[in-house]
Amino acid sequence: MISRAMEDYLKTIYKLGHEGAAEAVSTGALAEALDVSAPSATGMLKKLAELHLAEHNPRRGVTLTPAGEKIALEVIRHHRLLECYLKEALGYSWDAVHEEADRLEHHVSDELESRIDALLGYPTLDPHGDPIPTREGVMPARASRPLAALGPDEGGIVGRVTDGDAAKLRYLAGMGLFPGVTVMVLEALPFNGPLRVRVGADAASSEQLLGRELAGEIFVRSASEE
Amino acid sequence: MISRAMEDYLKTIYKLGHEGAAEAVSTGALAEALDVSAPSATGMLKKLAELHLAEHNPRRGVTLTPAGEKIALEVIRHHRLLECYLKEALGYSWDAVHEEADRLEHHVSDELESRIDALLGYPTLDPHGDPIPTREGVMPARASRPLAALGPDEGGIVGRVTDGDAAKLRYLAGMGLFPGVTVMVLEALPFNGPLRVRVGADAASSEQLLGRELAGEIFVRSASEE
DNA sequence: TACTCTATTTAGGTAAGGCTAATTCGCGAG
DNA sequence: CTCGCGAATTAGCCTTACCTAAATAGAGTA
Repeated sequence: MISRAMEDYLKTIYKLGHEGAAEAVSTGALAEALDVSAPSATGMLKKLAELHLAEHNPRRGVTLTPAGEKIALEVIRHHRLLECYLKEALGYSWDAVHEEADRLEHHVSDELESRIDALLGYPTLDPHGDPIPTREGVMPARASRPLAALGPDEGGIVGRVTDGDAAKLRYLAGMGLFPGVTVMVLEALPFNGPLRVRVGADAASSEQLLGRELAGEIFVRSASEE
Repeated sequence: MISRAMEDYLKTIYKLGHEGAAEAVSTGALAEALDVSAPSATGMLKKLAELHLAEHNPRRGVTLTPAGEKIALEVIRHHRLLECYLKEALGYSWDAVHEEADRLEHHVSDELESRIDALLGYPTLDPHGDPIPTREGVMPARASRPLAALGPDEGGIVGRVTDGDAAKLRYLAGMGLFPGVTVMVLEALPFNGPLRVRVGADAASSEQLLGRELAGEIFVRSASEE
């Protein structure tokens, strides 16, 4: 049986494995992300490996097997559908859906998933702009780059913002930065310096100053892709 | 901290304590209801007693303290609000809401509870006809008697049906027995024999035969109370 | 008054999932 | 080629919540 803890590990391995260029996920990064000690992570990795849900090369890192990835995507699908649902049907704000969904995602039956999915009209993006995996376990691809990687005069549409910290999300929302908004880099100071960006396209646009680190968590797709 | 298991014990102690005439709940009945062994129940009762959530008189039974009852009622409130919500907002049928709610009830935040409550218009009865405890932890009183206890020519409105077994609920629904329906006992055979009852008040009423045991799980309030 | 029956509790054990402390491995620097 | 350092693993424990088998107590019967 797949426990709640296992689901969390699988989900996190998937996420970490897809955000950097790195092949495998290190035990340390995983432990850090899950807020457990490194030995706890090692222990769970062994279990996941025994169940053929992950491949663990000691001191080298983990990768998910197809079976493990399937489960990870199911959990992520639940999470993102719940985020949509909480926002659309229950009036949650953009920045409050994450923690609620984190608790509920492990307890959603197939039946409930179907009903929510249908009621929302089969959405493909969650409120943060992240794609929702399909019921069959396929994660839709989305070409996007972190805002931090753009140069002057480059820009596009804010696709997704790495979620998890409500205060951070509120701060960004306060300066007009949320999914769907047009942004354009005006100036990017060197040595990982801050960015000056124009937020919004029309008369209501404003100029904002953004640290490089925070800008790395905002993903932008080119406007032509819209 | 209150674990999920503790919540389940408290909820079940509350329910068992309020369905018979008995004061305290026996370890055996509790273990049976929770589908655990008697020693497991004993162990948990000790823990609950240490936390001052229950009073455990060894070999005599348990009762909840006010603190324990408060938690039990919170869990029951979550359960019943969820049942309402699943039926009203997500189109679940009357007999399918119970198990879904059983899993979700432990993971509902105050925030979510409030929103669901408001969206439903602050309901006071769940789809089975059970009263929903208030946010303050008060269970609304409802004068009702088991159908099995009525004599010939007695009757009333079906208030609630002990939930838990979907097949049973469907069976009853099939003969027209669900909350809000008028019933009248035509004949009650002695020695715990079956009841002949008239289901429904108008031209569409029908006569049904009902075992005494099953009739004990159907609660009826007098029509005048409506 | 003593016996027996059954419910309950005690004793002792397992599996998950976490922790700290100690060990080991692999890699880069000298 | 060896050393040292940091990341990862092993060793050893804890807590929660369950289990089975054995002991016990309370209630009714002889």
